[in-house]
Amino acid sequence: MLSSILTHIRRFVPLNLEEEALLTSLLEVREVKKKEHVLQAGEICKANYFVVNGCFRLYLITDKGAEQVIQFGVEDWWITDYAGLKSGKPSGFYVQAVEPSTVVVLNKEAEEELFEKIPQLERYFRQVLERAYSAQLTRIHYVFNLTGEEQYKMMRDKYPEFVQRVPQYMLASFLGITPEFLSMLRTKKD
Amino acid sequence: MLSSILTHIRRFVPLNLEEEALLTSLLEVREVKKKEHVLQAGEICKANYFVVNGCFRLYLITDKGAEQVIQFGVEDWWITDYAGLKSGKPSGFYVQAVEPSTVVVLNKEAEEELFEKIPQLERYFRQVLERAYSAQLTRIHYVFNLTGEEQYKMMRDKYPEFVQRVPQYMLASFLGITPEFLSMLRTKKD
DNA sequence: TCTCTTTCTTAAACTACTTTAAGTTTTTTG
DNA sequence: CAAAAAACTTAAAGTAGTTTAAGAAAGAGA
Repeated sequence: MLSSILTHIRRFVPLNLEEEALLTSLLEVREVKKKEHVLQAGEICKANYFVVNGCFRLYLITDKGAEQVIQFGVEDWWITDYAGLKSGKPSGFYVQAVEPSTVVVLNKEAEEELFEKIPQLERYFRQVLERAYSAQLTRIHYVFNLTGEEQYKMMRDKYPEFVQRVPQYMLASFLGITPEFLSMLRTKKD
Repeated sequence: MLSSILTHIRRFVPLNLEEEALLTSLLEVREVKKKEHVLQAGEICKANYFVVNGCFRLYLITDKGAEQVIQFGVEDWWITDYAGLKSGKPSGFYVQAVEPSTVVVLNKEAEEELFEKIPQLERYFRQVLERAYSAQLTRIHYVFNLTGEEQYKMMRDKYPEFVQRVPQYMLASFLGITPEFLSMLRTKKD
């Protein structure tokens, strides 16, 4: 189960046998049921989660009481509340399995120990975060310059399996539109 | 001029004298005139820029020919096209000084050498990027759940100097609204 | 200090999307 | 497999914003 994360790390930085052994000893594999949370708002975020298989969503409850999906995480993605993990303050986010999933749990203390003993891991996460940050800037661009319809079509054309994979109301929330409007877009032919 | 960047790095990781000397030798200070670009769309992005003083914007030209401001960078912020810097492909972004500014230029080759010789710098950038990524997720939340008016008011209350600092049409673009609508919001009393 | 360019304002007509409310279908669970 | 819960659909009325177009004010270079 840990092979998928080791493969992912090796795509960015080399690991020797000793390092792999240390990683293996400090990482924890966890099965998460559909709708189960690995983080709830109000809790202290204690880990970063690498999705081995399945799908997660990071969301929050708005002032008006609605769920807002901020990010999805599928295979080979890290998902957590980075700000909360750093600050140690109660999180404002929920991280929930959208499907039955398997994750690798990287606890905060394990992370610190690993960063000390395997400096290359800092490099790995730096690169992962560069990608994640860039992707968010691109997303901001789409949010501002594409209509809901254009964004949905792009999503559907680029990630056809994903659009089928998550409930429509979560996809609508992620795209910043109402489920009613997304429903209308779906039935409408191009 | 380099003291501001050294101070910033020290807020995250310790640096010894040798490391500071190496940094000083590989970093370059550059004065940038108002409206001057340090990166233009179509060019290969070759550096990351640390704003010592002044203000920059990262923007792109949309399909419809309009400027879309994606990000601002003020004192103590890094600004660049991270995806382009990594890929080596022509960038889709412009990075331009909004005011006469001073930046520290961290060239790609210098960066590689520094990461090799000062592994702590990977740690520094990892933390900087964690913050930047978190900030973008929070921004997505605001974009979806606050009206243009609410976003403008929040910006004005939280960063009153900044709202005065940049041209209104750039702020409007950053907030995802038209300059006409922002103008209307501004004149309107609460 | 004058002229040119850039930035900001005003307002009316328009549109992409929301809200509300009700009904239908699909999925989950005991 | 039945009942309940969750997810999706439809449609009408409403609204937060855009678009267009024109003019006014502010800033910058010569």
